[in-house]
Amino acid sequence: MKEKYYISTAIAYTSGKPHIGNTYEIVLADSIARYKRLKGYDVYFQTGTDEHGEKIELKAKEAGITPKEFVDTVANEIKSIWDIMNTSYDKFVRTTDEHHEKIVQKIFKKMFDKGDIYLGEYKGLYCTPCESFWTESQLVDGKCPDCGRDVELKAEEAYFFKLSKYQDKLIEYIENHPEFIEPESRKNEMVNNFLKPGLQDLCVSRTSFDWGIPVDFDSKHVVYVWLDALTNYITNIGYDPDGSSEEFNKWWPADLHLIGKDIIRFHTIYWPCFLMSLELPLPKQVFGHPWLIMSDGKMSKSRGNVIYADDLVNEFGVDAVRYYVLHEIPFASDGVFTRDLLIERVNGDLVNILGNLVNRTISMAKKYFESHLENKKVVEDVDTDLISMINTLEEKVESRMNKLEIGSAIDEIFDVLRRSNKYIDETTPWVLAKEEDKKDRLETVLYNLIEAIRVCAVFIEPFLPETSEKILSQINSSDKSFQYNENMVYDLNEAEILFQRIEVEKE
RNA sequence: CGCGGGAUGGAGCAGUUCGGUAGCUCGUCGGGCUCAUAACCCGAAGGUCGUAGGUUCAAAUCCUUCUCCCGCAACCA
Repeated sequence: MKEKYYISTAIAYTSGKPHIGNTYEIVLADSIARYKRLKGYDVYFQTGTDEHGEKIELKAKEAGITPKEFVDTVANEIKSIWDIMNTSYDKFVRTTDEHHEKIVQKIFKKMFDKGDIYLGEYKGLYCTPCESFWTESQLVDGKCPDCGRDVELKAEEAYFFKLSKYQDKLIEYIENHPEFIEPESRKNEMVNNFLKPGLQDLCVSRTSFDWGIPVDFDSKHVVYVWLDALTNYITNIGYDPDGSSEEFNKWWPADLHLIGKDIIRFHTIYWPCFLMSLELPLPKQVFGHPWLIMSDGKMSKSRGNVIYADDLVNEFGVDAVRYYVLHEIPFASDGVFTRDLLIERVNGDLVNILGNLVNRTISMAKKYFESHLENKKVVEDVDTDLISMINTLEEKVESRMNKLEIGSAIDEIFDVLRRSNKYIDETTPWVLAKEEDKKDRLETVLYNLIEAIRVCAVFIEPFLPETSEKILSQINSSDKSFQYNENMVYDLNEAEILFQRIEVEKE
């Protein structure tokens, strides 16, 4: 029986086309999902779109179309980018799906019946021209940050969720599960800024706009976006307040919610409290990943520094873009995107280290052995180090992946590739080729190299799926084992360029 | 005194848990090789590990001061 692994991304807000920074998350999740599958887990990988809310209602109005038309377009756009990035999600959910809406209404009712949701009054600072509530900290010089006009205290009828009821239980849970919130500094932020000072009850309905799931027993209210959005993690795997499916019991709790650092609060405070109210177990881990930013700061349309994934893929290829985001973004701090750095990584790593190694090795095999290789086992001391690096790769990658250190996991693979290039210099196949009695030694050397390449191709699959497939096809192998295999017989295919060097004009 | 993270050769980072000759990738310079995509391999230069003090035989690592950078500080998502 395979062990299950449920991983999710946050659902993307359908307010516009996602840029490369937004696209990082799905690629990161995909690499983890693929890795878990590679290691034999039964994986369920869910992503999708969050489609309700006031902002979308406004955007649709501006565009002169209905909110539904608006989100249909954007959701398609997002899905197509996820597909361009070659991501292997099992399900793409939408919060406008009928089933989701129905279950959210039931959840709201269940919480209400239980007394965890009550009708109250929302008091806030309101800017009438902008029709928006603001918090104290959002104000600029005590005025509306959008229009600069005065704000007034205003009250509105609203339903509230009793966050305070679950506060102590949540603190206890977080203390007993140190791995629940990653990175740890984020955990501290949540505990110190929100939990310790005491949680305020959360407003979970709105009456000021219509684009949302209606509260079925009080139709002037729509369900607050976060109660709607967060529950996607359970509504789409068969949760039902009246009795959940077998499927739900299999997958829940999720093993990992992968989210951006900006929405950690919603996932580590609101979401656990909602789950406690529903008497469901909490997800095992929430990882708030850093962002991919530009050298002049966060990517945004107003700054005019936005770069889109599809444009990059068209220019550099999908695996080059995947490699860049997975390798360059650190575990806990933001990664910077620059075109120069992308080119440097492609040329320096993918072309020089990986592509060239595969190419030169297959070329030699063809030249010296007409592409047929067997292990002649004429072993020399230099082989030991290479082979032991191949054989320890699995545990090194495993340890990095368990800590979600994706960039370092990739580095472990590239260390073996670098070692292989060095091995070629140490063994000098072109010298061996000149002496007839070294023929078997030469074949052993090339055999070892192909095995190194094979194992690296197996481990690189979660990160560079297309490249992995190309390499395995070039070496004509379907062996996916993680260790050096001494009994293979290779009939290699033609060497083809894996990554084209990107020529840069020098000034 | 709101809470938290960080400051390491030209660039980007690791090392700090449990003190013991400062490491990696890129860049620069020199050399080697020719199987390969001007690639690959070797070597060198370059750091008083933000500041000031303390503990110690010994501090990037422990303690204290200060400076600077960043994140968070709730109902927009």
